[in-house]
Amino acid sequence: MIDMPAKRPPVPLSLERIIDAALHIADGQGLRRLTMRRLGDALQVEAMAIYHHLPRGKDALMDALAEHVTAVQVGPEGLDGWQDRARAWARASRAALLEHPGVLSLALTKPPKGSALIAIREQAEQLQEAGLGDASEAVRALRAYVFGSVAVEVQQSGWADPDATVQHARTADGEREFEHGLDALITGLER
Amino acid sequence: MIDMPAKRPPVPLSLERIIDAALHIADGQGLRRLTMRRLGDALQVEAMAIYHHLPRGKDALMDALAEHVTAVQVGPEGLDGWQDRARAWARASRAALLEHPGVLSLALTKPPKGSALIAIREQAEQLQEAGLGDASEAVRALRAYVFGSVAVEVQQSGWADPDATVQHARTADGEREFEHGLDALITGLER
DNA sequence: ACCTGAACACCGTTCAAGT
DNA sequence: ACCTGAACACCGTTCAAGT
Repeated sequence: MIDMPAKRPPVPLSLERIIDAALHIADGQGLRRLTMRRLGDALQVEAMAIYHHLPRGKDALMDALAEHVTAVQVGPEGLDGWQDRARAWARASRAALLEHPGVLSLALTKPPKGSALIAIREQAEQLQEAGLGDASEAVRALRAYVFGSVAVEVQQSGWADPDATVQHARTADGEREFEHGLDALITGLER
Repeated sequence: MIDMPAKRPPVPLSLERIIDAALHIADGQGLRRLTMRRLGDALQVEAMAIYHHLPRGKDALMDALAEHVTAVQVGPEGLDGWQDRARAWARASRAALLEHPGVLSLALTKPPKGSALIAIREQAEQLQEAGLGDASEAVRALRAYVFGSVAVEVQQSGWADPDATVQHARTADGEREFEHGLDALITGLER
């Protein structure tokens, strides 16, 4: 008998590993190519094993992905005034969405649940404590602003565009314009 | 032999009928249940017949749906000043998206093509002719605003909410807040 | 030109079975 | 508790064939 290198006991499956692999597939190949079977392959496991960790199957997976890029928290440490807190939260939200464009359609569309819903409520409380009048209105406006900005920014990167340097210039513009619009929104919120 | 009512020659398939039926399914049952076979059933035709009108298959169908809710034109008649035109265009865009929430994820996510892309360019030209400085910047900001507003508005209607009257109040709020934010955005655009 | 029928590869999910 | 294998109903798409 030939001495084979000992087959390592595979890393056990976990919700976190499943979500990471799913995000990798969605970002790299698109959401339509994210299938339970492909996801199983990526995790070196039969597709059916996933159901043990996500009993509601693919629907639960989609929910979890939306939650993952959408449940954003920013600690109130070192942030004085609701303006700074709002700004920090908006930036963190934008970054989280841009990091995983493959699931953006889920993030923009699925009603917030679980930790995402909790994060929204917490953010409203923080802004209220920091002295903002209608905090839940403000959170809605901020979420809308982040969603809209990221949507057109990601759309634009999918535009037909042969010139790669123009492409890069646009990305830098994205941040500049985001900050500019954010300033305007926040000044508008003080009334 | 029994006299049967004469079988009417079926209405011939057309791109328009296909898109209408597809929107109906997506809005009523969700995008995930929009399949070629179900679409064929709704049109009283075998699924394969659809490929004659949409040679690129389901991808082409998705593109067409996004285009349909996204290619918005407003004639410049009776609209003086770029502010009024921008306002009219934003309202029309919001209405088109709210009418078909089932394909919102496509509309927010697919890069504009065909008539949708043309409508964007035309809108930029109109605003420029009406005296706006950086018109393409403005169109981007307006699109982002409409996308974000509609996204949170539609998300909210999917929220867990036992009280139906609260639900209805929210919808009315949606329009009020949209107009309010739109005013702020447009004043911000004049610089 | 327009549609059908059969076929193929792939998909989500269930269930009994293995360890 | 965690994973596999076989099975089922359904899916997108092709292709040859019908009219």
